[in-house]
Amino acid sequence: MKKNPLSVDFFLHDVLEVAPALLGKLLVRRFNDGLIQRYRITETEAYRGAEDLACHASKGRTPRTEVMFRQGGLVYVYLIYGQYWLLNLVTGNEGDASAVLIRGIEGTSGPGRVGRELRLDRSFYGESLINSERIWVEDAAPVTSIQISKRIGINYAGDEWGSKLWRFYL
DNA sequence: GTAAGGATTGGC
DNA sequence: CCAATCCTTACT
Repeated sequence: MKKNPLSVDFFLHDVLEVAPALLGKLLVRRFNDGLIQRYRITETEAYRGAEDLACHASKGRTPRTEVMFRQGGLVYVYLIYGQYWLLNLVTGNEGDASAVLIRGIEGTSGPGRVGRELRLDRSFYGESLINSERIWVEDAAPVTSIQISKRIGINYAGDEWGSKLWRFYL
């Protein structure tokens, strides 16, 4: 059962606030067999709107990016390199086109492996973290210190956006 | 319809 | 360092 699920309000702030605030929170997954697993979030990255050239939403409102333009609290998943489902949590208000990439959870390292551990697939696209019975986020004790760095793997975005310190980790 | 490239990973 | 692997996007 859900213990202290985050309400939609948590996600309706600027992605630069939400991304570090997610560190230490519990990503919860209820699998088909009923087993519930909780994973402590250890690494996140912020992707902030249509003007952020590293953000997929900078390509416009396409079938792939559509969910990022909606109100926060939804899941944005996409397949990368034809192999890995990456998990993002949509933030902000309608039109903000921002999302947090979950790059790491306790026990695994790397965003591709997060998706594998959670057994994500395209059916999670657009799922509400508020209503879902198979994926949500629960509150947890605040973390004491947060590390910051440049975002990973976005060299194509150029210096202005590639140099933003929008990666947060424990 | 065709082609290029990617918010990665794992193996050499 | 580099291949795997296939969807999304930008073109013709």
